[in-house]
Amino acid sequence: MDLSVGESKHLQFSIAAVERDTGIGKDTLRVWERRYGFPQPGRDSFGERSYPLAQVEKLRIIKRLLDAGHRPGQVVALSVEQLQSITESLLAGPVDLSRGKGGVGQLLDQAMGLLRSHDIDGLRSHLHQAVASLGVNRFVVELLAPLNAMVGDAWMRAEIQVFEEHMYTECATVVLRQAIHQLNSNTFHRQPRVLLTTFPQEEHAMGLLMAESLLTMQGCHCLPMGVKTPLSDIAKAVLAHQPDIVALSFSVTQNPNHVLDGLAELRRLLPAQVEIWAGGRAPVLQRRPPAGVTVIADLAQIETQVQRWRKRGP
Amino acid sequence: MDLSVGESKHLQFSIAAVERDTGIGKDTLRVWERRYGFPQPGRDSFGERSYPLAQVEKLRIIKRLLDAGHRPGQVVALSVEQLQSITESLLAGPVDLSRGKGGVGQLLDQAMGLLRSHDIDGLRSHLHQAVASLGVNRFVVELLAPLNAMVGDAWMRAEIQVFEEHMYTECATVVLRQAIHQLNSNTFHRQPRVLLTTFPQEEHAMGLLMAESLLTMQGCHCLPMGVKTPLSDIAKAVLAHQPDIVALSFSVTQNPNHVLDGLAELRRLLPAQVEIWAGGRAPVLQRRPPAGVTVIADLAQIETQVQRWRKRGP
DNA sequence: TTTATGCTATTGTCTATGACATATTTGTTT
DNA sequence: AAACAAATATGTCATAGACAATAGCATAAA
Repeated sequence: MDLSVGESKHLQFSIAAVERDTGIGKDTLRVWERRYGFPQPGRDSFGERSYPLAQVEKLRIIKRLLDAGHRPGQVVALSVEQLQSITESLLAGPVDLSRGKGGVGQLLDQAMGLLRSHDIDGLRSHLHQAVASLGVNRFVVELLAPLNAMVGDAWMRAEIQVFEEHMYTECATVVLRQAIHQLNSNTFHRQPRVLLTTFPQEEHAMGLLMAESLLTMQGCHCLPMGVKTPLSDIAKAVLAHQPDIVALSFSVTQNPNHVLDGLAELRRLLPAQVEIWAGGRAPVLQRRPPAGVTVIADLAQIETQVQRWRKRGP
Repeated sequence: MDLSVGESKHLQFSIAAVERDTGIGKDTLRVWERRYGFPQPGRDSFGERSYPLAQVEKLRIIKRLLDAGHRPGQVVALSVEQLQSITESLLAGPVDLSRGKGGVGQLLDQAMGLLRSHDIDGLRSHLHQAVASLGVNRFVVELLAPLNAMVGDAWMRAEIQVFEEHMYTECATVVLRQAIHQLNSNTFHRQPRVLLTTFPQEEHAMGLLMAESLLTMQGCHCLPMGVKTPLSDIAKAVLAHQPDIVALSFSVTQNPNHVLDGLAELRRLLPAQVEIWAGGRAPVLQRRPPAGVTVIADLAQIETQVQRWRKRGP
């Protein structure tokens, strides 16, 4: 019957489902309820918490604000209207940096339009064309990354369907992998060697692919390992393949403590001469950069960092 | 000073670190300790569990056996030696089914050899060459599918490391996606339209990609959606994209009841004229084929089924 | 022999409340 | 202002009990 773990037909969510959808841990959800009076889930026939969709959506808004630097005590107890007004004020701040840069803003809007109208084939050829006209570098930095952000935001606000997000991801993946493949024609004796992967909790492969494309552009030798690699296996892979750099990607939803703990532990596991690069949209990386780890705040920084590594010498 | 949550200097792990490294939840770790007497972590100065490295490694062995179908009560309390002897006994079982088919057996062995010697670049070009010489169809059916099975088995028996499996998957994905891309050059007005995805529990994307390549070969119009799509979103996607067929892939590890219930539920959600095709290595599909669902027992059957659909007419 | 049905044991996850280390803010004193 | 101390805020861990879902097994029916 009800197999989609946690979510019943009437849009009620179990605590585990809420943890998955919002990235907020079970313990935290319970303690917020105790301390701030929100969320206030109902109970199902077994006495277990049952979160209505509205509360899950509110939790998603709250999560966004927390990622932006707000503290739980300030925002968890607020009403949806108050939360939205705070969100608005955030949106007013950082200006849309996509417009005005050549015609890329237009390409972005076209892509979003194609996605919204479910024209996946159109979107794919649109993106293919964009790679051809912009080149891989500008395509990734100016078009794909902002587009990802837009789609991610739209998903957080439940403005787009899950299946639309899935199809977008698949589509962008196809185009990006194709671009990487074409760059890879003369792969001989390239430096530095970069091992790419994510931590076990991280499912998003897109950031990794974008990094791979830019690194390959810069003449690096990439060793992609896909997502969700246990730390000890990252260490074993480093032993086997002797990369100069281990590059990790983190999405917004990642638990800050897990990110920092994981990076600290990995730093301990790896030889000192192997650099660790951490990139992605996880806010904690900027706020509290961990020791012994190079934080890549921005995709464009990859170029700079590779040049730094080359100057430093192997 | 740097006692930060995670691993201390003497290779001791916090419960959160163990959860991250083994994939076993905190609650489960505590309840195993209570019920089976293992693991038996020490306590740090704050009274919190502190797992020595040896126990974490034993937990990894246990996790592998659980994935292979053993039950916690049978294995959690055993000694490392006993666990290893069970792992050995897994090794004795299944016979190599790869040999004897033309020269493909040799290609298989070469691929496994390259993987074992960590020559990922060599493996990639080996596979690329195989696509070129065998053609996509034979490459997938005779080489990639058996190779997947071999790697999966080797992983079950702990003959290869997790990171090797990750690198293999990434490598095979690259080659396969490239092959699909080249097939896709003239994608116009193709029939039938096939939507490809998996259920929410299913993470493996490889089966889906193999199916996509064969379907594309047959002249189908593929709408790939990646993995882990909730049932309701599959239904929404069908509404939006009007495919003739929904193709789903299931790996061995899937819970049989979830598979059957999910297929029944999906059948209810979709219009009758939309066919549901279920393929993959999940044994329950052969044993109890669900009503209203076309079971693809074998990759080679895809060709037959497409021909049947075409004859039946849209 | 094989296939359904019901019983029992197993197993993961949920509940509740309390404690406390760490991070952040606030207040006070140079 | 800047620096330090005190006070809050916050996430995570602990204990122990409950129970739904799953799997294994025995029994009955085809």
